[in-house]
Amino acid sequence: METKTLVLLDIDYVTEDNKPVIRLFGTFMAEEGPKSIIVLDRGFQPYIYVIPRDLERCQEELEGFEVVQVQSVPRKDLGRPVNVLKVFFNHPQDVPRFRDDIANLDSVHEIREYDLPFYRRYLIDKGLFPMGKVEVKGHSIPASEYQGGHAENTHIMELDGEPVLLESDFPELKILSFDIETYNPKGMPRPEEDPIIMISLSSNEGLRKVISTAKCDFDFVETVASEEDILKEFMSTVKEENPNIIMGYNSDNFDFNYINERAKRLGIAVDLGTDGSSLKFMRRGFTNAALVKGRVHIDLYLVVRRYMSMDRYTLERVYWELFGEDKEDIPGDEICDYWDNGGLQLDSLFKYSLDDAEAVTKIGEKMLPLTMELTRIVGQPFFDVARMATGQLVEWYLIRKAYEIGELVPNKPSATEHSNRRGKRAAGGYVKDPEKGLHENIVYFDFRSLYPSIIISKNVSLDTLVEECEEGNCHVSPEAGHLFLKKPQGFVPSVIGNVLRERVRLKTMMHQATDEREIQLLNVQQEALKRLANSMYGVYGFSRFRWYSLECADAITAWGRDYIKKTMKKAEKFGFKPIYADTDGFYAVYEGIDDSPLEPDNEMSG
DNA sequence: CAGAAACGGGG
DNA sequence: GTGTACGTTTCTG
Repeated sequence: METKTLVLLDIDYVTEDNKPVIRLFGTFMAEEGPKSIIVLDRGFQPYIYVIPRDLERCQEELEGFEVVQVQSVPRKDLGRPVNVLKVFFNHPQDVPRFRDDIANLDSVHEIREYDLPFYRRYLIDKGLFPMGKVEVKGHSIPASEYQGGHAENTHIMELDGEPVLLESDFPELKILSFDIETYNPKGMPRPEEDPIIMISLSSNEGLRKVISTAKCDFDFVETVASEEDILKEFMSTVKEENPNIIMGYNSDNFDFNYINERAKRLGIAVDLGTDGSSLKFMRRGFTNAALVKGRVHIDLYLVVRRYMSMDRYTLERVYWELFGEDKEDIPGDEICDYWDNGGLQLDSLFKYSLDDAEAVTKIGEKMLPLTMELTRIVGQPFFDVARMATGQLVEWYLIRKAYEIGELVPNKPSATEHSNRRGKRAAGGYVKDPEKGLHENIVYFDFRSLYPSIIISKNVSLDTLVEECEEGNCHVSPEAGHLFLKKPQGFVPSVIGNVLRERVRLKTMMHQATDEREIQLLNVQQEALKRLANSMYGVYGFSRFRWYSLECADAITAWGRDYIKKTMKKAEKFGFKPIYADTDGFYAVYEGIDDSPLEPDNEMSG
């Protein structure tokens, strides 16, 4: 028996003997330095919830299915206590096999939580948070006995008992960025014809390296004999450096895909992970995400696009936006000329390639803390969080919170339900057409943070929405007059309330802190909570969401319109003439009033 | 004008 | 893989 404390980087499951095996990927401090670890847990079973019409008959009818176990458990459905059946299966893939037939049984009213990916269910049920510290007890397995010995530098252990989440600071992780260049004289690179001519690497621990078949005097250039050797040297460098995070720019769809295609042609495996497996691709809609097992592959392009608002997202533009410096750029269609011409041009191509990899490291160091913090709050893998829309973040946060209080998660809308929802949209925010002209002394009133406040103060939630209500017991929304019970506090209002309170707590700590690093850390944490709170009002309005409610969405925007109009009136009394308003804020010009002591501010927030 | 198709980033 | 993006711009009939 041994105990290890690891930073949980990622999680997946594999199948052994028809049984699922959860794998926790992490890094821990060994005597010789940081080391990768894989922890196996064979003790977790997939399950769904069945809401019966007739509990006893339902239990009987379920015996006709390959279910392992059925438990009757108390849960809540929109706050109302219900007894439901927790139905266990042998394998996660049994769930899609049997769920429709189970849902169609006469004795079954509804099934729930039948589409939560197995590894996500595990994280929620075990109370584990990726990018957090986890203590595990178990026994180690010789690396030579795992995956045919291909995971030789990784510590493998099998879990005995439960993993325990420990309080922890932000983990310090090793980050490696890479970038490839190709020889493509005829338009965009095609992997069936155009070879990889260099791969650049950069790390947050100072690695600077370009692997190429061309010779060069720069000390950062390593010359190898063939394209195959470029790929092999790339793989061995990654394994040697053993980064926890591997980053690229548009690497989900370009770099990794290209490396994979070229390697296939050359007949070699792309082995970059910690478990001896080759590069995998996950379908995410119409596009792919590249997976390196045991490390977290982050495509920085996706992260940047989520958190920065720009009209274009080229690496050069993003770099300029963040650091205010130009980055040398070689146009894509000229790279082959620089390569062919050699000499000084080849030198600058090497520099440009390394520059790109280093820019990715620099941008990543700036952008990743926020995503990492969101990971630690939402509790889903860093890999997933870095690719999630904010709406999904909120949804997975709510799913975890629902589990914590024993509330059943609403189902995802079916295709027909979804198109129905899309048909009728809640009225949007208030819009006042802008007044023509060039205005000075402009004041902006920001209302975005008001939406979460409306949800809390008016208790806007699916579980508090009622058809009728005694005088004084309900909040009544403007216009449509939707009714929300004042008590008890609804699920979503309580979650948002906690987020906002936690943010206030962090901000207070931030203002009291003196250590510069601690202040920065607290700032990232409170920013992450602000982001989460501000995207939470959307849960009711987005047609794909489990917590969608036209009534709630309509009530929030109605109260919002009410507030913005009242505030504009009030602002006018103080000499601010509104010139333009849209949904979550309005612009006003300070015109002044006689004998007013007020001076215009450049910004005021709601 | 509405609905379909393309586009983004990458070389 | 307990799965199938997304929001916006441009094209086409």
